[in-house]
Amino acid sequence: MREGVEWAVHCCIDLSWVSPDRPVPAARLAAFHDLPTAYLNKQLNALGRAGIVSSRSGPRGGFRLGRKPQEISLMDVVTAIDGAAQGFRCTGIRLDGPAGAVAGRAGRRTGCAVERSFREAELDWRRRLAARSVADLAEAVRRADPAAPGRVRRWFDQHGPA
Amino acid sequence: MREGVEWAVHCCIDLSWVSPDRPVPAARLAAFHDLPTAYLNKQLNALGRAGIVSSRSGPRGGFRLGRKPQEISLMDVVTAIDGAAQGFRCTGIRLDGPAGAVAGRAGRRTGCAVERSFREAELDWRRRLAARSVADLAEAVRRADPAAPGRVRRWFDQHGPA
DNA sequence: GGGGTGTTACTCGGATAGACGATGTCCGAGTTACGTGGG
DNA sequence: CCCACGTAACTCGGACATCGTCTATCCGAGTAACACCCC
Repeated sequence: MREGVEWAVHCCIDLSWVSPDRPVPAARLAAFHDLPTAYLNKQLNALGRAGIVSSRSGPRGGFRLGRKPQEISLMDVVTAIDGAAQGFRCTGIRLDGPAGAVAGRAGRRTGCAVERSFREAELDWRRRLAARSVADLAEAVRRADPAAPGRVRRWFDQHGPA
Repeated sequence: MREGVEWAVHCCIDLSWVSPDRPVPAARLAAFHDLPTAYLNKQLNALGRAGIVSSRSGPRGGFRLGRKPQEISLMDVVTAIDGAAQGFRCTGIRLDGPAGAVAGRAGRRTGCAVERSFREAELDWRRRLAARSVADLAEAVRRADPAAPGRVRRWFDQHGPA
């Protein structure tokens, strides 16, 4: 799992708290979390390609959420950053070498049992991530500290472009 | 997910079908699946450290299962090969830079909501893998092709050490 | 005063280096079986 | 014939290169706002 996923999720939560008619530049988000600006920009790019955020160039430009926070799942973010590839890659060694010859015709026809089990597990993981939205996480943070959203929003307003 | 996991699981299934009083050298297992011998040996080493297989040096040496197939879960194998580290690493950016100052004392005390969600998802994944044993997979293969176990066993008997 | 235009500063976006971990390979330590010699 | 010993081959186990991917950085294309000038 790439580290950028954590960054992206936190940025989405932040963006859900600032006024939507005020795009936030990558540099501001990076400064807020003390991250390398250019690299965070790259991650936000990926979010943009997935439609999770929308970007705008030039002065007064930056990023804002591309759709409502409750419509952005953690799975969406992971897919945008890490790609859609599965964690478990079946390279088919089951049928390589003599093993292929030893496996019967019936065995060759059916899928790989190992791959199936790992797919199931990964599906569980995906389902759970798909069930959690950015809005859910933002709500959890707000519950722990009701004033947090306001403070975050104020920080971005004060430290925005001059 | 490292590729060696796939190799390790298939080797465990193979080993569950050969006679336990006949250790199988890494070279034989590698030849069966057309894999690089030395590298597979490395993976089997890791399985050995985890107690999943037991190894023996010298002539007539090799690997055999360290315990019954129904007592080896896929999670055990993954942990042995990939390590116990989590896929999602929380680096704590939530509290780095100005974000730490903006977060209230209450926010600092509670754990990271993002990390919690990813942990939950990963726990689902782990649970599913822990519920599948090598015996389950071997049984699935046998059901698709009842003669497969016998053929595999015969191959290793015939192509064993002279 | 209003409108058009050139300039300027700002931001994203993708192309370009560097670092870390996984992949793949090699050789030495240890162990077992076998052959040999002696009792 | 039985036993002890030396020898030799075989296998694991960990140390050593190589490769790919993630991490990090930089610079150019595009854009919107601003200032200025002309009407």
